[in-house]
Amino acid sequence: MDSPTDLYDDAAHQIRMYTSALRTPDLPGHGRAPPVSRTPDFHLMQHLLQSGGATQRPGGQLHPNAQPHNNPTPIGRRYFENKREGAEKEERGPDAPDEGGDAGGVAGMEGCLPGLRKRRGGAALVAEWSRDALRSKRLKQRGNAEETEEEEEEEEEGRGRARGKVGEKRRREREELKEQLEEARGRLQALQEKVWRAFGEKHGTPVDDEEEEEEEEEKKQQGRRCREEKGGGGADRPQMTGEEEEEDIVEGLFEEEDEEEEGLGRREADLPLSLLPALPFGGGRWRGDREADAGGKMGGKRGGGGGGGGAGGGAGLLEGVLETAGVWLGCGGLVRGEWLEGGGADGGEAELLVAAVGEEEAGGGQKFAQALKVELGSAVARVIDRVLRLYAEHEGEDGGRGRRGGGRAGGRPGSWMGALLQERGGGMGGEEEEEEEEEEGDPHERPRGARQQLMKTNTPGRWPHGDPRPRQSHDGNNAKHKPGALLGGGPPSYPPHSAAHLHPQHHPNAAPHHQAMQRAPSLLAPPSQAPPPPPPPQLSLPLLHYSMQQLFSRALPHLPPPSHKDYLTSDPFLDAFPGHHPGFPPLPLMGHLEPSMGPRHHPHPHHPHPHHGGPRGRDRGMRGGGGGELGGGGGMDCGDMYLPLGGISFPLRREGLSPCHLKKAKLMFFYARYPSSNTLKTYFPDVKFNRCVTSQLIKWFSNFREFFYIQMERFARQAVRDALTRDGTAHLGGESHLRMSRDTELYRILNMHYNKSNVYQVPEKFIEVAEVALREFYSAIHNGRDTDPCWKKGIYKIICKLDSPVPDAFRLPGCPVG
DNA sequence: CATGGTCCTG
DNA sequence: CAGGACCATG
Repeated sequence: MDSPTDLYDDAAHQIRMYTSALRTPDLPGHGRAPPVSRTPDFHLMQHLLQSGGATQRPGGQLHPNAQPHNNPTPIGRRYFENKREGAEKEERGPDAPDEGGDAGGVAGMEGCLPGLRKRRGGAALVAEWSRDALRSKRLKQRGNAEETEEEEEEEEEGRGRARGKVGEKRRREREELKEQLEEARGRLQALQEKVWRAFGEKHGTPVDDEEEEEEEEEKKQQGRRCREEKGGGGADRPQMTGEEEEEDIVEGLFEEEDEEEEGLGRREADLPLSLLPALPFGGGRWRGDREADAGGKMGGKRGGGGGGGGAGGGAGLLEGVLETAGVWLGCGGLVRGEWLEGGGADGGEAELLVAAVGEEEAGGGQKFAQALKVELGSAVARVIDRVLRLYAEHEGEDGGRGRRGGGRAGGRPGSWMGALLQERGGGMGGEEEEEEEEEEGDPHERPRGARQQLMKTNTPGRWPHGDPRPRQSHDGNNAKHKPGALLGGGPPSYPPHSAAHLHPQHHPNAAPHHQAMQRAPSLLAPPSQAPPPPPPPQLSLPLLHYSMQQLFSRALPHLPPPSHKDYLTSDPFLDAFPGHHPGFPPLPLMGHLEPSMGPRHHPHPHHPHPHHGGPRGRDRGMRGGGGGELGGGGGMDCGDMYLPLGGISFPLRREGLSPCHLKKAKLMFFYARYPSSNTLKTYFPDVKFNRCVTSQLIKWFSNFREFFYIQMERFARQAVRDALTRDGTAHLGGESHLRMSRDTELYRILNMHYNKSNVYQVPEKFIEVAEVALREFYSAIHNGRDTDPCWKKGIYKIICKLDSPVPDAFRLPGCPVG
């Protein structure tokens, strides 16, 4: 189904609810209301949100039953239910007009933002966001207020519109928002004062209005400096450094907890809600035909962008946004320096904000909104990054976390593995049973090309047309149909050890570098478990939630964790980061982390293609362009970049893939061998995709696969040889010796290739997949099927089905393992 | 035609 | 890995 619903996570839902609440109904000139999901701003939003990950599965993804299940607290549940409300609304389909109009939208918004008014004493992060919002608001008031309001009125009146009522409403809403923000600000002050009191005011004096005014002025000036000097600025701010402030935030968490016994749930539920009202999307100048005008402005301002305005709304807007990015990046030195330092994000983003505000006169509200997004997104990103660091730090400390690999790994593989193994030999051409672990109704989530290509051979090794040699014939160099040709008749010196290395039987402590799974899943074990329940849907700000929970669980270990029944059984992230807090079960995911949501995303129906139409949308020549920047950052990659979350803002996306992206892609390969390009895009939020970059990424995975299959074939051949020389009769049925435990040579090679630094815990599932591949190769070779020129197709098809979800941690910019 | 997959080569 | 040839598909 091609509903945009697929593309939304719940954050998108909420934001959209929010924006639609603030949005005036259709603009007069337009005669009729565009479908809510097709409004121009929708495309922008979509673009903004798409890469934030959290790509929403088709409507069915929101399983009403599954959700409360993950919400341990009443508030969490309320939050969730509110979100579901939005989701249901969304499910009416892409073209369902927003019948409720403003009324419905407002109701929805209020429903979605229960914490907005009631939140009391939110955690410091709330405060930070609130402050961000407040700062933003004030800037907006100062820099934008008259302009915006007047322009709006002008425009409205210019069209002889009787829309005063609507304008009134929006004003009222803005007023409300203002009040709420003021309230939040008050809380923030109180909170900060508490912190300062508690820690001897080590960081200076509380911020009060006047000081903040000054601060803003200063930032503004620094922003100008930044733009002028292209660097250096901002470091001299008398304020606390970002690092210190971050500490304060965490401390604030503690303190908060001491005074409030409300528990985690409250905050968990409140945080994202409090974030939402601060999001600038509802801002006012994004709507309808205004956007064309904005696009024109921005496009025009860009050199050579004269056609921008005419290029049409969406394109123009995006162009403007991107250009804004350019403006910000103009602060390159500072931005990079600050953000890369890891701690200076506050300064950096402030600068960004200021820089954008500086452009306000010329650029209009969009830039301002972008600045807000950067600021807010960066705040969130900092939190998340901190969480990731905590993981990294603790990874070395917590020696064994008894329960890794548990959970899902236990439940899932059985079904399809068993099916595959039974299928094997019988030509698994049988129809796509494949979606066992996929949700209903998304049959084409599979990487399109791979699937189709592989599916076209219904019986392995046979092409539909019956052409026995579809291509290799004229490939000339067709070493492939000769058995063993691939390996030159056999691994020269490779498998250093013989096939025995594939199954070193029992090694209690197999791999020293990680706590290997104790229970090696037997490939032959019958699927004793029913297919796992559909994974919880991916909902709003999943990473935010997750990070917050991680933070809380670490910061407040004395708190009793929510009841166990609310926990998911496993978490891919934890699989990867064994150092998770030992005393705690996996965190309640609030139904937001969809563990099985990974690589198969529904293709974006009308996904905003990276190369938005526009004068400079053309790709630079193949390669060179995308790859040209490889490493250009000079160590600026590797996860220390405080890029805002992809879904919240993208102005700082880089063009081209860095070595760190390569590393990340390799790690992703552990989960997904055949990710679709759309999927990939969601996992590289810090990358500005164009055709070139996309194909480069695709190419990477193709290379990964190639290496993978080569190794598999090589070891399988070795195993066949060994088996034949051993007793002359290789036992096909009992390939229990075809294992790839973590201490085998094969494992070592693969790990070396995809996980060179060995920082990442190779997911058990990958091992299982590798074993499947190994067995398939083995059996094919042993049975002489490898004489068929396309004998590998069938294996590819099998492997292609075994993709598992890439953990959400990979949706963050940067590499999960630094 | 664009996309994406494999295979081969460098 | 990247380039490129080639192929299949929508």
